[in-house]
Amino acid sequence: MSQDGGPSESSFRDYMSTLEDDELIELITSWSQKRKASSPKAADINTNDADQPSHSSSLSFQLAQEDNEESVDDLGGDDKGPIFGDYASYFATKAQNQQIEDEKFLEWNKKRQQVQGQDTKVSSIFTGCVVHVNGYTRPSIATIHKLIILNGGKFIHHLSSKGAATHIIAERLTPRKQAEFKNYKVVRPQWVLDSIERGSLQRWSDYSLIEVDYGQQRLQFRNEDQTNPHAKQDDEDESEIGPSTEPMSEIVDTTDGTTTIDSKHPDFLKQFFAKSRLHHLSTWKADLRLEFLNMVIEQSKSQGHMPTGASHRIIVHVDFDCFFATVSALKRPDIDFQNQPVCVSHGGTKPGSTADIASCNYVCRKYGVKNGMWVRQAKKLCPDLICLDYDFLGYETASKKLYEILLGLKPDCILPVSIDEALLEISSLIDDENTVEQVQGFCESLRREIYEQTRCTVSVGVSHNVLLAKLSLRKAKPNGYFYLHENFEEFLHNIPVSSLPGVGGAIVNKLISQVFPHSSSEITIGEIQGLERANLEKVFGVKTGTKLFEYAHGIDHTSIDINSNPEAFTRKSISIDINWGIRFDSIAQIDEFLFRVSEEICNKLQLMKMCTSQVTLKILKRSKGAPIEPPKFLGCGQCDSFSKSSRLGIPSDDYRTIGMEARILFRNIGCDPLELRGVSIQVTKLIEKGKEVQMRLPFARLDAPKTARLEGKEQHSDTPMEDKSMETTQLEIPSELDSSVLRELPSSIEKRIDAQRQRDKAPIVDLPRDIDAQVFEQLPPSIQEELRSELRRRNITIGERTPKRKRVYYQQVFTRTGASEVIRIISPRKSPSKSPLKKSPTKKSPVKDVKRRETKVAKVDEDVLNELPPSLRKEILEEWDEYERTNMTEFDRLRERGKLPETKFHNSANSIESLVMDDFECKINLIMFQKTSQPSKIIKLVDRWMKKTVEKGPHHRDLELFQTYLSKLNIIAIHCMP
DNA sequence: CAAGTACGCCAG
DNA sequence: CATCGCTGGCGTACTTG
Ligand SMILES: Nc1ccn([C@H]2C[C@H](O)[C@@H](COP(=O)(O)OP(=O)(O)OP(=O)(O)O)O2)c(=O)n1
Repeated sequence: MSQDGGPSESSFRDYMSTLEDDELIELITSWSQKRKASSPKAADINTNDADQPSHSSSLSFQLAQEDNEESVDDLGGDDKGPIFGDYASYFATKAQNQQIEDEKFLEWNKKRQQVQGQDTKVSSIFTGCVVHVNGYTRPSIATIHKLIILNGGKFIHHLSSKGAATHIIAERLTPRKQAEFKNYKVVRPQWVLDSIERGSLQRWSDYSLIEVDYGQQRLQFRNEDQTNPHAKQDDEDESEIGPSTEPMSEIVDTTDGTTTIDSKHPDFLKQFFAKSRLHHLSTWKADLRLEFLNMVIEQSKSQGHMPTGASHRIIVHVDFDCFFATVSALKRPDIDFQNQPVCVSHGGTKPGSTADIASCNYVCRKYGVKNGMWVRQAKKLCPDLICLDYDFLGYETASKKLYEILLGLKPDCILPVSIDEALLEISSLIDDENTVEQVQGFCESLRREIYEQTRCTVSVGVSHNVLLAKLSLRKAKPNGYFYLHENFEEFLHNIPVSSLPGVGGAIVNKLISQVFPHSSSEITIGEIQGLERANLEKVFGVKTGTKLFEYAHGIDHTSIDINSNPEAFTRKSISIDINWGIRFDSIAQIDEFLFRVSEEICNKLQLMKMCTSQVTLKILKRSKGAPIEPPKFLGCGQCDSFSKSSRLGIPSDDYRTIGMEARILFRNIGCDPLELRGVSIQVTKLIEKGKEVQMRLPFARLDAPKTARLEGKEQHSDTPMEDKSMETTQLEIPSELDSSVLRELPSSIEKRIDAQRQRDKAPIVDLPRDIDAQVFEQLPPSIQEELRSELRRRNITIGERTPKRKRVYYQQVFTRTGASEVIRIISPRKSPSKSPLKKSPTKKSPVKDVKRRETKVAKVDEDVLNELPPSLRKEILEEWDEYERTNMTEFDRLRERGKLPETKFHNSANSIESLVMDDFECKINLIMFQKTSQPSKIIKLVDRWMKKTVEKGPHHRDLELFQTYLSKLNIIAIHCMP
C-alpha cells in the first residue's frame, strides 16, 4: 500500500493473478463501493470485508480510513461532539438485532449528552409500547424510531407474525393494509409528537387513522394574479382569450367545504378517477389488452401458433352504437331513445353546463351534437337535449357480454379496441364460395345475439383490412352492417379525410392551409388520391405522409393478431394525467400531490412486476392571458404544456424514488404553484422486476474510484471543489448475490442485449457491460491496461464493446426498512435546461411576442439567479445572450486543471433518502454540490465560477447542476426544516 | 449520423 | 352548485457528441 492510498502496481499485478474470475470482477466493481465505506453510514458494507481476501480488504480499509478522517475533520469545525458522529450514522446502520442496536444507541446518546453537558435523564413516555411504522410518514421512520426509543419505547422494523407491535404508525393505508392492520392500534405520527410534547402518552384513539375526517379541507383564498387579474371568462371553447376588466371574484369558502374537492385534498385522485369517463376508458382498454394478451399467450403455449396465412383477410369491426348513451338509457324507460335527443354527462340537464358530453345518441347528431362537446353548446344546437347520468358498471356489464359473444364465435383473432369496440379476423370462418352471403349472415347473427344479450345495438363493418373495416363501420352506423368487398376507389372517394384513422384536426388544418388553400368545403379522400406521395411526405413527414397516401388508396397492412407479435401489444409505458381540479397554493402541496401520483404509478408498476428507468413530468401551466378560473369549474383552461424527463440508473418501483424525481423535475421546469393546471407523470423504459436486480448491482456499486488518489495525483486541499467523498451509499443487495450475478455477466449479457434489441430498437437501458466500462474509465490508465490484459487473458470481455454513448446514472435505493440510501447520477449530457428555454417562445401560447431573451431570463432568474447576489445576477443576465453553447462547462475546465475530482459524475451523489426524511440536521449535509455539502466550499466554488464566466455567462450545464442542487435544498427546506 | 429529448397528435 | 379535460403509442423537430 503506497502512501497515497493507491495500490502499488507490481504488488497489484501479483495479487490480481491470484484471483478467480469472479473475484477479480468483484474486486473491480467493489473498489467504488469500498470508497463509499468511507461514510460512517455504510457500516454494513464494512462488515462484508470479512469475506474479502485480505489484500483487497486492506486496500479498501486504507481508503476508508482516509476518508473517515476527512469527514471527522470536516465535522470538527464547529460541531460540539464530532467523535460521536451523528444520528444519521447510527440509524443508517442496518441492524441485525434491532434491540441491541437500540440499546447501544441509548448508551451512545447518553454519553453524547454527557459530553455536551446535557441532561441524561431517560424519558419513559412510550414504555411498554412496541411501535412499527408503515409506509411513508412525516416525520420519517428514522425520526420516529429515534423518538420512540429515546422515550422508553421499543421499535420494530418488521411486523412479526406474532403481532409484536402495540402501535402502528402510518399516514395512509392501502385497503389491503387496512384489513391487515384492523386489529392494531393504527395511529398517525402526530401521536408520537404530541405524546412527547405533552410528556405523556396520548390516547391512541384520538389519533386513529381509521376515522380520519378530511372535512377540514376547504378552498383556500388565492392571491390574485399579479400580471393577469382576469375574471372568469365565458368563451365557449377557450379558443380566444379576451382581456377582462372585472377582477377575479374570490372563491368564497363554504365553511364546511366538503363538497369542493380539488387537488389539495388527499382523496382527490380517487374521487376524480371514480368519475372520470376518460380515465375509465383508458383503464378499461389497458385491462382488456392485457387480458387478451395473456389469453393468447396461454393458448399459444398449449397449441402453438397458427399463423393466419390467408392472403385475403376478412376483418370485422364491431362497435356499440353511441355506447354510453345507449347503456345509460336502459335505466330510463321513460325515455324514447329512438326519438328523443339524449346524451350522457355529469351534472344533469342544465342549459349553461360546461360538462362534457361523453356520448350522444343519433337523434342529437342530426342537430350537430358530437361526443366531447360541452352540454351548453349542445343545448344551443338542440334545446330539448336530455342528459343522462353515467353508469360505469352498466358499461362494464355490456362490454363483458360483448366480448363473451365475440370469443364464442372463435374468430382467428380478436383485438380489443376499447370497452365497446373490437376488431376480429374471421378469414378462416368464411369459405371461398358465397363469401358475401356468409359474411352477411355472420353480421346478422352477431348483431342479433348481442342485442338479445345486452339490449344494445352494435354496428359491424367488414372488409379485407383494418382501415376499410373501420370505414365500413362508419357507413354501417347506426344499427347496421356493411361489407366492403368491391368498388373500393368509389367507396373512398367522397369520404371526408377526417374519417381516416389518424387524421384529426391538426392534419386537416395543415391540409387546408398547405395543400388545398382554395378549397372551401370539406376535404375528401378523393382529393388526397390526386396528390403525389412525395408531396404528402414533404408536408407531413415521411411516415405520416406515406400513411396518408396509402390510406387514401385503401392500403393498410396493420395486423390485429396479438399472437403474431405479442411484444407489439404489451404496454411500454405507464402514465397518470390529471388536468382537472389542479389548484395549488404552494409547492409543498404540489410535492405532496406528486408523491400521491407516484404512489399510484408505482402501484401499477408493482402489479405488472415492472420497474421503470425513466420518469417524465409534464405540467400544464395557465397560458398568459387566460383567465385564472376558466369557464369549466376546476378545469385547466387554456394552458401551455412543459415536460421534462429524467433517467434512473437503477430501475425502480418505489414511489419515493419516482416521487422525488418528479419533485426535482417540477423545480427544473419551474412553474408558479398558482399557475399550475395540469400534472402528469409518465414512466417509460420499463424493465421486468428481478431483471432489474441483476442490473442494479453493478450500477449501485459503480462509483468513481478515487482516481487522483490511486494515481497519486497532487491534492489541492484548499480548493473548494475537492472531492471529499462525503456521499454515502448503502447497498440493498445481499452480498451473497454478488458473485453469482457477476459471474453471469460475460456470457449472458450478449443474450440479454439481443433480446432487448429485438423487442425495442433502442436499448432499453444501459447494460452492465457498459457499467464495467465506466468503472474502467475511472481507474488510472496504468491499472486499466493492467486489468485489460489480465481480463483478456481470462477471456473476459467486459467493457470491450461499448455503445457509442454511454450514460451512467446513480440513484438512491430504498430498502424495505426505508433506511438505506442510493446515489443518483445524471450523465452530463442529459436534458439540458436550455431546451425549454429555447422552446418556450414557440409554445402554443397565444402571446407570441415574448422575446427569446426574456424567456430565458425568466427561467434562469426564477430557478437559479434569485439565489445569487443581485450584482452577479445582473451581470449574468446581461451576458447571457453572448454565451456560446459550444464552450466547455466551467466545471469541466476546473476539473481539467485538477481542481475538481476527476469524475464524470459531477452531478452526483445526493442522497434521495435525505430528501424525504426530515432529520434535518443530519440530512442537509448529504445534499451535495460538486461533491461537497459545505457552504463555505460551495460559496468559494460559486465565487470562482462567477468570476470565470462573468464575460461569457455560465454554461447551461453548470447552471443546471446548480439548479438541481438548489432544488434539492429547496425540497429539504420545505419538508424537513425544523 | 445515431440516439436522445421535448412535444404534438390521435383515438375512444 | 359546478365538474371529474385520460392515457398509451406513434411521429416529428431539433440537439448532441
Ligand atoms: N370524446 C369522447 C369519445 C368517446 N367517449 C366514450 C363514450 C362513448 O360512448 C364511448 C365509445 O366511443 P365511440 O367513439 O365509439 O362513440 P359512441 O359509441 O358514443 O358513438 P358511435 O355510435 O359513433 O360509436 O367512448 C367519451 O367519453 N368521450
